[in-house]
Amino acid sequence: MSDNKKMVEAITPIDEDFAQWYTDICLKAELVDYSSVKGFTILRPYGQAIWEHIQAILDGMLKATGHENVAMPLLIPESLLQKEKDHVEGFAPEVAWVTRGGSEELEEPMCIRPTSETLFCDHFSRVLHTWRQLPMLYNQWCSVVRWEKSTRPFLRTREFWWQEGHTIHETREEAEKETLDVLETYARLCEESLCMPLLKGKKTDSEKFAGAEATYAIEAMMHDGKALQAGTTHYFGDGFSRAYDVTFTGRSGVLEYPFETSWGVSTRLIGGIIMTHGDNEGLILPPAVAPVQVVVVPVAQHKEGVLDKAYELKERLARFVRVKVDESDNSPGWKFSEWEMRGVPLRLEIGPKDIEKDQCVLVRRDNREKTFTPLAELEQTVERLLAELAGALYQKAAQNLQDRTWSAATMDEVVRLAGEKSGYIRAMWCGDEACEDAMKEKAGLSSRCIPFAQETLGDACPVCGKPAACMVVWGKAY
RNA sequence: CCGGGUGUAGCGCAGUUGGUAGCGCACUUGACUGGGGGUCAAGGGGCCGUGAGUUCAAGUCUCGCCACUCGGACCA
Repeated sequence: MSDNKKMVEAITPIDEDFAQWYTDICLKAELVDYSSVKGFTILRPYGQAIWEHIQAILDGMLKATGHENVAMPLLIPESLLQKEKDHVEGFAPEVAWVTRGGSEELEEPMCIRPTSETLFCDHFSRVLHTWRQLPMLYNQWCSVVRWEKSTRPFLRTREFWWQEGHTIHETREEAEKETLDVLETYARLCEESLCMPLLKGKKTDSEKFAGAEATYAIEAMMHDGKALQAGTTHYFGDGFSRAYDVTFTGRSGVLEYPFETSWGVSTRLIGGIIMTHGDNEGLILPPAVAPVQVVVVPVAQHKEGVLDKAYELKERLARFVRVKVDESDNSPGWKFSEWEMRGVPLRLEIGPKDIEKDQCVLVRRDNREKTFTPLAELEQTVERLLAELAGALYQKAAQNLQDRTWSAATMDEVVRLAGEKSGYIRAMWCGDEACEDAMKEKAGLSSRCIPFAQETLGDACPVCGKPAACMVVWGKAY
């Protein structure tokens, strides 16, 4: 069992050290590499491929709902950044600056975009003239830089890849609807394609995006009970429009300010996939975003006919799934472990014995269940097993979310639960920021969101005893 | 930013009172193998994170810096 060779490659057990387990997967599944600058990671081909599948799915959804892609500049002049007061205050502490071009000092420092609201507003102010141009539904795929103090692959890096949508609308109602519609799009992406169950809701004022009137979020539950903010959408009202002087002539001939939204999801989703589905063997990828959905492992591949058969099956499967034959010189056992670590959802084993019986072996990554499949039924079986695996991933994660959600009516209960358990604690809240701070101080919890699905757990805020305004889900977050 | 830990071959590590670097895996070549991380043989690979200092002599001692990592603070 545990000779040295195996230990060298082994991943830290998930229950022994979750953080280390996470880092091991990022590196050993070859998703990322570190660069020589703190917090700047390299997406290796396998990690990038996962991201590209996420991109393709979401990009399709956004285009189907009328959004158009654009590309904005990387640099923001200091004066432009500073026009919206809350926004600058929020982002100033973590922006990186460019002060020199070649050998010359710049007249005005430029920051590397931490997000692009200011650039979009500046652009909108020049191109928008009439209500007939509205809405403008823009999106861009890019990377941004935020000078974070502590960094971890995918979860918090100084540069990260994302999409940021920026839209302007004629009316308040339309913009508010957009904010909620996109949140729903994000939820579909996570639930349907990433098999990741979610909590949907509104952020409290203190957790709101800098400059927003309202922020909505999808919160995912990781295997260790911590929350991961998987995506956010923001409603800006006309605050940014006024700050950046974005105007249009309305239907009645009067100059008006458009209502604005922005929203984003990032490569952080990959961190979410790892921590939602992974196990001691490594990564488990949801089929929709797996770069390889079925890996064919030939057994006794040097024997007559084995490789030919492997490629024949590959050709059949390639019509509807991403499939790869591993004909490297490693032993079958080595290949099994390797592709399991990389999270390939389905493995197909084909050897002389199978060929004789006109069958193959299909093995699911999540439960290692073997299915001996007549080759005549290959396509249907693969399709069925992939669908079953996706369903099982979602179910397992949903169970974890349910098992790790508790309700509390008093502060004593909150503190006790926060000390004993790791997960979400549902409790009523009066709406006071002071009580939110107290939650942080006494129980180490932050508000994750005010869920859309509200329940009444009592009529008083457990912190101050004043009448409750809503139910909040509290937790520890990544 | 604060505190703990770590930087020696691609990875995991050893390196004594300071004396000029080693092991396992991986890699290359060949053979035998093959249904859960195979066997044998022969090879290649080092700015000891980085910069100063002490010393006849530094992987080893001192100081600074950088990076990784764990925890906290801060923060999308």
